[in-house]
Amino acid sequence: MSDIRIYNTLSKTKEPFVPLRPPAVGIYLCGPTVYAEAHIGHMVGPVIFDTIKRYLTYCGYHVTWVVNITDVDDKLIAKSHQRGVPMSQIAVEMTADYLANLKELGVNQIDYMPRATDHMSQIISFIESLEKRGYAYASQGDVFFEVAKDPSYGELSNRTTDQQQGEGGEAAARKRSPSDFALWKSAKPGEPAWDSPWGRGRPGWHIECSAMSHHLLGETFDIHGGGLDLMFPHHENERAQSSCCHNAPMVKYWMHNGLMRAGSKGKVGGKGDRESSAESVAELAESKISRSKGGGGLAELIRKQTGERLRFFLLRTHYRSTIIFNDETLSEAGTSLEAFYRLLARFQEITGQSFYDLPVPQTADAALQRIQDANSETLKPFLAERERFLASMSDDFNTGAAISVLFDMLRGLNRHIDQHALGKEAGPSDPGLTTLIDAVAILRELTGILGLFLKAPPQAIGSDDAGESALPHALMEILMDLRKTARANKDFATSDAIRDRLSSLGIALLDKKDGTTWERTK
RNA sequence: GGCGACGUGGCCAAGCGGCUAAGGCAUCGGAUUGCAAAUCCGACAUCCCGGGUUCGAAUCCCGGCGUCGCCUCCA
Repeated sequence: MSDIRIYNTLSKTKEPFVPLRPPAVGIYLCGPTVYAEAHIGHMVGPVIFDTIKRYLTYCGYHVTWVVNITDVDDKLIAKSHQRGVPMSQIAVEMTADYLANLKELGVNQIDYMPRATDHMSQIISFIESLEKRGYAYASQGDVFFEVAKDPSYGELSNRTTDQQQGEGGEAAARKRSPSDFALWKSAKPGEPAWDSPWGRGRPGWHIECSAMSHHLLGETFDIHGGGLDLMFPHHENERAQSSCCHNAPMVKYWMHNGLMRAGSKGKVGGKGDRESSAESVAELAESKISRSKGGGGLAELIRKQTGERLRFFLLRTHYRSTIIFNDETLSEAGTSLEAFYRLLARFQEITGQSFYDLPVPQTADAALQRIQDANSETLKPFLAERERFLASMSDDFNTGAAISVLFDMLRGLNRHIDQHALGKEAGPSDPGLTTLIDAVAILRELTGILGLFLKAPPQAIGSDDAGESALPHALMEILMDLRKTARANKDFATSDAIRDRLSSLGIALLDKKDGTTWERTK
């Protein structure tokens, strides 16, 4: 279980995962600057790292996962002036939005979410330390990091300083070199500011991550993650600040997730964007266009799709790949999820036990104990699938490959139920039943690693819809009774009419061996 | 212009030099069903193009074409 390999952006290769201080593992993920509502693209990192933490924990590691909240920044200040409300109020609102979205997507593994404004003293002393060591210089109230002093600058993003334009504008005049970047910015009138040795001001963009990761995870920690777009300048600058301040590497493994893209995949021959793609998803607020318009929409998307659907959608693709986001790929993810919900309902029908009440093994060791007690012969195919799943996860957290194994298990379980004709009347002595229960326990174990099916979805498939008032149920009983009589009399015209008319109301009737059930389809 | 990623069946997507190129969606057969739905069985790609390396390449190298990203707002 320990042969995990991770793709390290710094070395551009997959490396064996060997933590610095096992079993402890420290992970820092760059969180949002809370100046606007989150969009679906912001969830890629949190979902994959939530899954990574679950898997590392499963493998026996003790993970500390930090996601920062940057709540002081130029964009926040601009927004504050624009709306005429304090910056802190915007930050509080947008942080709440972010947290609510994380919760919906099942991201609940985060240990610390430090805010930049709560760590001013750490930030200031970090800058002081850099200044003392000769890596930073003050200039008219600002403090800059002197890039030329760091020989390894540019190694992460693979670029040389002379390629860079540097931040232009009025700050350029106070810098020794265009590629130097601000650690501290002096306050202009009307801007939020904190006292510092250099006068009142606020931190530059990158320093909060260096200061807070140091504060919570130490000088060198295991994994630093973020979107590919943060590699430069953000991560390059963080790395420079931290390694120069501590004279030690900041991070052992740099991980960068791919970005999300609207529309369809580009195709040879130039017919990349099919008519429907680009526009139909513009409203979904993951493109730059809609972002600049300030269109939120993740909360609404969650309402339409459910958080689990989105989580599954994100996990279908390997984290380093570009995720193609459009109506089609999204609904496709939903369609395939339904098959799992049906299987889980089937399981409950047969065993009388809810899948969601089954224990989720927190570690591989705990799971193995259970498996050793089970009948290994009939369980063999499922155990082989379990191995394939874990091998995929260990290979740079290949959730896409792992999910494909889940589909194989899905088919295997349905086949098993069909072949053994397992139904409500299956007795506890039925040999097929014990295998089913053991195999489903494995499914529980594996889906738990991905953070899927942890609790029953809001609208459970099946007729026992929680929260449904009594009257619709009673009415449905009447209709189904009438239809039952019609079918018994071979009056299929009537029975089909009932089904068709209900169908147009969004209610599906499903005839099964031991009776008819109904469910809402929209 | 500089740096980088990618191009696998109708769509999405694994694959990281060697079993019959995973899996999902869609489609088409079959089983089941009064008919459907669900479920199961089966069918469906030689991997953008052209060279090269190799006994052997979707996988490595070179050259095209195409798509996308970064180059101080970006997850």
